[in-house]
Amino acid sequence: MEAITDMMNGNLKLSSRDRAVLMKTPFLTGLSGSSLVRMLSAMSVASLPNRKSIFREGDNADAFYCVLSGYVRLYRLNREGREADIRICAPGDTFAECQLYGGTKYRYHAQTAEAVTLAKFDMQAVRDLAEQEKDVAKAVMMSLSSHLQASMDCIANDRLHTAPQRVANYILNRCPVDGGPAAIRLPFQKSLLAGQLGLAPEALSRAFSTLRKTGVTVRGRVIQVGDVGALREI
Amino acid sequence: MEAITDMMNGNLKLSSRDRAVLMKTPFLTGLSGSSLVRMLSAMSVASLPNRKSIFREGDNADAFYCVLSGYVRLYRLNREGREADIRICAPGDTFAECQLYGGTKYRYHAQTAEAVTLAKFDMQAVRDLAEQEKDVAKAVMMSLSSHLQASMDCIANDRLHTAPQRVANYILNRCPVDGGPAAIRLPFQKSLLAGQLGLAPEALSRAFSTLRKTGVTVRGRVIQVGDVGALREI
DNA sequence: TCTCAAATTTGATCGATGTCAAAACGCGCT
DNA sequence: AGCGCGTTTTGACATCGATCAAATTTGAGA
Repeated sequence: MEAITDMMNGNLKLSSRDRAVLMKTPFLTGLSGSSLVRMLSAMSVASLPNRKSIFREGDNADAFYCVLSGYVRLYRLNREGREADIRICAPGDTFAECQLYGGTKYRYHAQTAEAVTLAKFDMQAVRDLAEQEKDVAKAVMMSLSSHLQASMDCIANDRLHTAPQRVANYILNRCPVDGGPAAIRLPFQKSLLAGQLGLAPEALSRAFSTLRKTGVTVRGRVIQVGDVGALREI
Repeated sequence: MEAITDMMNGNLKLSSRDRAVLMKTPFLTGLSGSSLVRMLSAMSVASLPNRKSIFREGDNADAFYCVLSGYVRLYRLNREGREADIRICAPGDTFAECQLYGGTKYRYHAQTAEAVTLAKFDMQAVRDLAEQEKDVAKAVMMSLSSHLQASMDCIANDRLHTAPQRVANYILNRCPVDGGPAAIRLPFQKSLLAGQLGLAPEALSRAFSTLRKTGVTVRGRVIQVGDVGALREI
């Protein structure tokens, strides 16, 4: 374990907070010591400012990533240049691991949505490692499974629910589960939340004001819920 | 290999066409002989009529499936009982493998959308097998990757494109790739296609008639495209 | 070929959300 | 505490797609 800490310190730029996030990411928590060492040696760390491209659709997929701090937006463009978010990645999330076994080009754009610290994993190295080490293969399978389930949830959510319902779901998913009052703080800008929910920022704003009749109060990034139970009925 | 054929014949009800589909599914093509034998012994075959439930959201996820013939619909319900399709599974497709490493309950309903033949794989047996055999783990990773990519495509498609554009995409994805005229035959009912594209049947019908100005003619299940290149411009 | 139920199309209407513009607000900075 | 910019909200409007109902077509089976 000393070796691991040393190695990570060798990778400069890694704050203790970032290190904690890295070690808690589902991708690494299940690994044995030797797999972990080899994963870390296939990894480098980078810090990027806001609004910086990480990769573009069509680029060669030679790395996948774990967000250590900040948020990353995965999105695609239509012909007229309008953007649609596919996923918002939070600290601890990995993205683009689907390219390990899914084609050689990225299929979407990735861009920072804040100042971001990233762990970057060499795709070929991890691919080789997954062939050798069962725990690495298992980490890949678990990660892919949960992303697939989240994506299917997203499709169903988009197709079944209106804007206020999606917002209510979002709030409920990060509320203590009882039925009483609660408050949460958004982890990022509302425009980013709008994209995550597949809405224009104006539509998110209107959804919040619709939810006022259900006892939801919004001030800046703070959302107060009068009655969590009532919100479930929306 | 004789052993494999014998085993499959032992599983009654497996037509030679179904057997060919089964052996060509990405999940099985990459397997070594011994892994293949063990996969097949974790498998059984079932035939179901149209509109039959395969499993329901919330059921214990103790099997995943490969479609051998017919089509299967994965969908979820909202509170009022409206259905939204998440995925349409064609012959050769596997579904619910994301439950191998993703929770113990199914997250959506699965229903036949035609008379269907299914290969049913015992979840725990395959889970154990994936832990032991690298080629099985790899098959799982490849399958999950491609489903994840398809789901992300679906999200982007829903959020970026109008109904006629989605239909044009669908047609283009199964046209010979040159720029001239082409014809395809839909493999299933239009109402199923509508669900796959996230549309009401009426909206699909109107999308087809919008595409008439772009040289698309629809008669029953046959779709004629005057100019594949022109369709790309939609 | 004929029949009939099921699937699809068409028409009319409505509600939800995107778009553009302008006003209001929140937040970091000094 | 006040300033100023970027974000969010509000308003007006246009568009898309859902819904309901009715007409039409399709295709499987007699």
